[in-house]
Amino acid sequence: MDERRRWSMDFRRAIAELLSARTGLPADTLEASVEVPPQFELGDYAFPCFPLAKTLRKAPPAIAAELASKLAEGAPFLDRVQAVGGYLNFFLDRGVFVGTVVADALAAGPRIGATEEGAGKTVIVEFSSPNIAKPFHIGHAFTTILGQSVAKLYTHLGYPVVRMNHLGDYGTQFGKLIVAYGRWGDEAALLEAPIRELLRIYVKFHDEAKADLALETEARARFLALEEGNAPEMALWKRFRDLSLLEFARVYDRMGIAFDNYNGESYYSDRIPAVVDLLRAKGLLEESEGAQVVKLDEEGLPPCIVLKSDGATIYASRDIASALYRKETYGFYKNIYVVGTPQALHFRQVFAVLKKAGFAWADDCVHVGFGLVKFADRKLSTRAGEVIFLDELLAESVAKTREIIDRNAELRGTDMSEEERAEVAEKVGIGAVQYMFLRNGRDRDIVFSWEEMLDFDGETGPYAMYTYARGRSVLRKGALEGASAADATPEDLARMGGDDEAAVARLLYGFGDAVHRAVEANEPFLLTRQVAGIARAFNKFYNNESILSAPDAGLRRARIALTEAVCTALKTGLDLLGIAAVERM
RNA sequence: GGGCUCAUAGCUCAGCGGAUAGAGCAACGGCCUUCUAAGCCGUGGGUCGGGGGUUCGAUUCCCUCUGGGCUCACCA
Repeated sequence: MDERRRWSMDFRRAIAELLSARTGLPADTLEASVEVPPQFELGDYAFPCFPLAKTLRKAPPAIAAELASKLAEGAPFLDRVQAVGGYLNFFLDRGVFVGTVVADALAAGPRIGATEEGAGKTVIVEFSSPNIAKPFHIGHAFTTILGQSVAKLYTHLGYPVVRMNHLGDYGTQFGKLIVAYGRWGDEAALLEAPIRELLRIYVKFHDEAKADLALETEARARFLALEEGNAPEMALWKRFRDLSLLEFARVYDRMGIAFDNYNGESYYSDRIPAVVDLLRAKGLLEESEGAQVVKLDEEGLPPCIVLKSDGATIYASRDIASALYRKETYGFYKNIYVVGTPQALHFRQVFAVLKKAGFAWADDCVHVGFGLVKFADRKLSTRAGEVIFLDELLAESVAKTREIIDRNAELRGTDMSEEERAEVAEKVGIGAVQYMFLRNGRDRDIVFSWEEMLDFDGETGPYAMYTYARGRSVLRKGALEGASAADATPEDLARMGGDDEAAVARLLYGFGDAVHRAVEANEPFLLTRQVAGIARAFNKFYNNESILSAPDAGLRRARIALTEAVCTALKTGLDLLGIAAVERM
């Protein structure tokens, strides 16, 4: 617990220790029940006395009143303690609180909320994992954006992170592509737009195969040849793979994503015989309906197929092989799979097989699922052509952003160059999309609508980015007059006693906690909400109070420091979500 | 049928067993000669799906019912 807010003072702990000294109860238990009241008017922290009623044989309000009088002159960081009903409400000294938080936030800088608790504990995050030769559509956006944020969050807490892109680069589909390319492939088109061309011939293959059954047979033969390492098939497969990766790289670059490892399914295929031997040696493998399976009745799960009845491998066997590989290679502390919830059962089976095979670390494997991206009335369907490519979505978002930038530039008479406008539009447009995927709990389905996706009002990516840019603008102006956040003395900072300043400080203070909760639940949206809260509180403060024209020099220095702290928190928060911030917009 | 998951404002969603259930969008009404109006302020809007139970206290935990979604052997 001490680790949690190491970047700043732990007021909750301090209150728990105060209570502990007066009641004789252990501070740890008390700390767990110290809560934050629903309204600020009720105080910064509260301690419900109801649970004490039984042991003390007194009414909760009486206990609260008694404790309040005892704690009245407790500590310098407290302004007052009030009994309200059965609650004991603690009001922190505004000056001490705001001053401490701002000073600590400035000292932490980009490492606000960061710790080293993960040092030496390698975390693997598998995410994105698109299929080679298939378009990168918005369904892949979810795992890509979510996974990136999860990886960054762990990194912030000191965990060494390995980002793995488990490419879908294996299977009979490649036999089909090889056949199709031989018959209808267009070299020039392939170079021009690889995935479009590969998709075209893939669709063509399926059309033709309806009339010509020999095509399927040939495809299987070609895939077999590929598996056996036949040179022509291998060369073609590698080419398709390389070209696809090149195209994916464009999207990854735009979103600032890089992987440590692109080992796809194909990489693990030759490790499967060893897996089969292992499972057989442990007596787990049995034949069922011609296939080799591991029964999981005791676990309450359906059997896991390891080898198909024709002896071929299947995704479960490849995932088992890859898990073993990861443990051997990285000795992971945690192995995270950012894959859609429809595959929840599959992962439960894979983990159960590993556990059954005697690998205790199976418990360190986690499936981080997420909902479907769909239209209001129907599912996304590649076959029906009812998909939205991520490229297309990003382009729309960037274009809309550019319009707003141009309009504002004219309105405000700013001097943004063509180059800067393009760069800002790119970052804001992409950030808007990324934010949409990290706004709510990941289990929820996302109903796609252009209208909502391109709405930049209210709690959105652009809102957070705008707030940052606004703060930076103030700081730039201050700097021109020679002012900087470092000028503020502790006495200056302690003078920020206003409601709006305190509200901002409270949200800043919760930053580290939000990062922790996000990591514990593998839920970046918990940080998204904190970032949004900080932005909202700062905008309110910004509208109500003047920063550069504060009533006096000391308060001005303090407010500049507060603004700097907010900017740092916003930039760091956005970065942990995988979103870039801009200095102007 | 089994498993998992969800049901909260017109819409999209938050709500760690606790105080008067909150945001954003949409609607309506205000605020730019002053630090970026992608902003701020205000108003209206709720049987927290239904019914039981546990508890001093349940939107939150348990059971049950209803209604969605996903999934249940050789695709991934």
